[in-house]
Amino acid sequence: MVFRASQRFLPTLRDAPADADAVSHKLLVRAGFIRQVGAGLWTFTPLGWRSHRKAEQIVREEMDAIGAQEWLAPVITPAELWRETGRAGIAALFHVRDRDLLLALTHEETFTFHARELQSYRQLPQCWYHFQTKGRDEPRPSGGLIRVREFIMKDSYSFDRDEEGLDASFRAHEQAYHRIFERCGIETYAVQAESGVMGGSESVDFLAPSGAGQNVLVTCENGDFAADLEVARALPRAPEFPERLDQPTEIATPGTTTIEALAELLAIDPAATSKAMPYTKEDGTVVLALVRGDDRLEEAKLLAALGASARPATEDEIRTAFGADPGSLGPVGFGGEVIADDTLREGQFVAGANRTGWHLRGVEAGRDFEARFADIRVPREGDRCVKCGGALTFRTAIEVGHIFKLGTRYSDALGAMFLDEDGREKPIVMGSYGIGVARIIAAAVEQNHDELGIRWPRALAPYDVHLVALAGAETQAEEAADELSRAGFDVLLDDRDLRAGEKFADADLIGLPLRVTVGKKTLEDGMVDVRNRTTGEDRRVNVAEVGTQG
RNA sequence: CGGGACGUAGCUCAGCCUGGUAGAGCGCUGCCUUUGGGAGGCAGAAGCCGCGAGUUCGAAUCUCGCCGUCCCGACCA
Repeated sequence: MVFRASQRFLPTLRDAPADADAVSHKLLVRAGFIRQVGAGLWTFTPLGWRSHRKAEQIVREEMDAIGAQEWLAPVITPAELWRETGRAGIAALFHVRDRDLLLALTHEETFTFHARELQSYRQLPQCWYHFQTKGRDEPRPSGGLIRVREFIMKDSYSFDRDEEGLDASFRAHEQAYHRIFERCGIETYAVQAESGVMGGSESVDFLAPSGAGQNVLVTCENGDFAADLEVARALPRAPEFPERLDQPTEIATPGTTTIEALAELLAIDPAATSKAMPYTKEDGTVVLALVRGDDRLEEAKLLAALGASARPATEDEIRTAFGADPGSLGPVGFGGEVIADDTLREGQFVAGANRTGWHLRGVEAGRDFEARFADIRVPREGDRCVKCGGALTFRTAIEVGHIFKLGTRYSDALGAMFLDEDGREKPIVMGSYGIGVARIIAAAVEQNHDELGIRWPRALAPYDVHLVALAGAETQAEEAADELSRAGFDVLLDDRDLRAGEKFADADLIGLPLRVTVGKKTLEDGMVDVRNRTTGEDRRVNVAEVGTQG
């Protein structure tokens, strides 16, 4: 079809909104794809909605291809369902004020509710999905479309007889997701996701590296490792240890409470020190997390290692448990459990003496204290790959998809049972799989733009061709637009009464893959000028050949 | 929820310190000129200065409260 710019709403802006930070935020607003209504609340303009629908359709096709069936479930949900699964207390839930209803932030409850109609193993497996608005009261929306309070998600739910079936459903989704993101033209990495305190079940995140985002993606230069920073393992450099001591030796370090100050005072490598971080578990017991002095503790890893919820201990709790102030704490003589990072297995480190103003030199795990070892540090720049020793790269990334093995958590809670072949009633084994459609749009822009504007991947561009009609060539431009339309292209015909420069600038900003210019220069030979937005390549061709460009 | 910043025309901002009743650029409307990279001229329209109290003869400006938005942190099913 041909779409006339003169009759469309194309609100391009010269300036980016002052509060925009992320590139995708700036460009999507400037190019007229989205407008903000409130914090984390966005309207898609006709232009933006076309791109959104393109992404949606790709997701739909790939879901259908693995046998998933499209539904539509309501946004408003009885709160009762959420009480049954124990999720009614989630802080991000929006509640309806005068009714016992809430806005779904995902649809496990609803689809499990429907799965109660599945009664026999003969009806399994099933895979259901829908595109539906999710409401999440994010504490801090940010980055345009990256972190919002309302968004359309494709969420699907698989229902299987057993773990093997779930695994097959999970792998099918994993493959479908790779195809989806590839078709959308965005680079993504499937990484092991944080399993959290709930633990156990497998969970994979799809991260799209970009200039903005909530996640940090760690990848190896040799391509054999990719992980979310929160769960990534990495090898730090080896410390330069001082001379070995036969036993820990106390040394006065008055007023020295930071690792930097300690390392300077003792003239040693900060990596040859240890840092003690006391945590209090829910039952009130204090445990000691121990990492190397130059490292940071990854709380999520610590909690996973503890298998329990915990919080940093208060100063009072610390004094009671250690008899010393924070800054002089260490594992030697501590009566509780010590969880030490793997980097502390070998070597002698300086540690707090549990006596305010004193440290111990030559502290050695196993000899001077007992500890449970685990990976509880945050990897950082300069670390090496655990698989091959290659250099690691750290990039911020957008989480565009997330797939979970749920098991029977929801089917148990809501009573979604089936009768198996052996005549026994069993809970349905479930998985859930989400894609944030608008995040695909944001990631595509983050990964495909230049200083002039967006460079849409072909599959997500709102139109195929931006046809710039210059003064004096209006008729020829119309003819060219019609011909391209007959050839199957969606053509944005810029027939506005503007100067050439403004039209070109808008074309660059909106970023359709091909720009066709018809003007006086092209009148004589009946050809048109074609520029590929991605490569910048210019060509003069017959209209019929436009489709072969780029 | 803690820390910080900002709310003045459609957009980007100045004015606020030192109170005297509102400005610029871009955009918008009309006319002229121009016409392959946001050109120029002339004439215009457009603001509950976030909201509410207070101080004052007088508040965009000072004080207090509230609301909104953004950034850092906490949180992230």
